[in-house]
Amino acid sequence: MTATAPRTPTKAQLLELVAALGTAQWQDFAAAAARHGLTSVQAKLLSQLKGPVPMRGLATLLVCDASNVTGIVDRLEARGLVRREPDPADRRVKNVVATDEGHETIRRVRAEMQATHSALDTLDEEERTTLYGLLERLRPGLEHRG
Amino acid sequence: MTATAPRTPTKAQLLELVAALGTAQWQDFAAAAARHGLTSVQAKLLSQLKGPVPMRGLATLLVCDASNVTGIVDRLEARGLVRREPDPADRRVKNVVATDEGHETIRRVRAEMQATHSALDTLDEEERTTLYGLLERLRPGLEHRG
DNA sequence: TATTGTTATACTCTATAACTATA
DNA sequence: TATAGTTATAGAGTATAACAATA
Repeated sequence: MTATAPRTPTKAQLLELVAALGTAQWQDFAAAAARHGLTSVQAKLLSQLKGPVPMRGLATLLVCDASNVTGIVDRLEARGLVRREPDPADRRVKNVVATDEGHETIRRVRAEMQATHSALDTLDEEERTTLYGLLERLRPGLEHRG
Repeated sequence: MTATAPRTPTKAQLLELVAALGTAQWQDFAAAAARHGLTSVQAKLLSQLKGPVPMRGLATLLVCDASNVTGIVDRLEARGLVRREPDPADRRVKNVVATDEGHETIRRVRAEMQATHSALDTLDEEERTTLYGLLERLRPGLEHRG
């Protein structure tokens, strides 16, 4: 048995590796956010704002109680990174939108995830394509709310 | 161009996918921990205790200030999941070890990461081997402290 | 009645700074 | 003097419960 024939990992081994990389990736994101004075949750909220999203929708996306979103958006709004807008169709709803500065800030956070970037840079184009395909297969199962 | 020829993803696409799965995996871990009355950080600390680890070492592993570890270990110890032991060689050091109940609890948390398990179950043996190999390549870069 | 967003409360995590006991 | 662990403090995230405005 030479080094060129990788053995099948056990489920436990694969789970541990996935967990370790998930954690490392999350810490990399948190560190990049911190350099911009953002907590990881604030940055995560900002990264969800490709368009207007109701407060309640943000709670669902962040997997937390709706009452928490008030404070998180308050702090982002005080810094001028997001805005609350009334919903034209339902006066109970407030839609949150990122300001230009908000979009620019989260763009920089993503660009500064050094550990994640340098890790992906170790793969060649074919490996990246393979990895992307496999991760896309995992996505539906992993994001399903059980 | 048919469906059988995957195109090369951009770096941004791959980064977004990795970030989304990292987050989903972390939320799955947090949800499993919560079912056992543990916060995600408490569970993460517990998962590091394969052997005795000094308080200071836990701070490094959790990427947080040493002062935080006191409270986290306090709460785990109050529940009987970990113990503090004096270090034979250095009387300043306290080593933290998981109790039998602590080991059993973190084992169950891992087993109950339903979203992660069901995601990995969608891959066949060959795909899992390929994924494992690629993720092992990513590990050094991702866990490097920049 | 049900839903949206908010407030009040209590607990946990977090970094900073200062302390103690060892080395 | 340097290091390990702790304490005190303040800011932020978290769930629960209750509330006003709107549907």
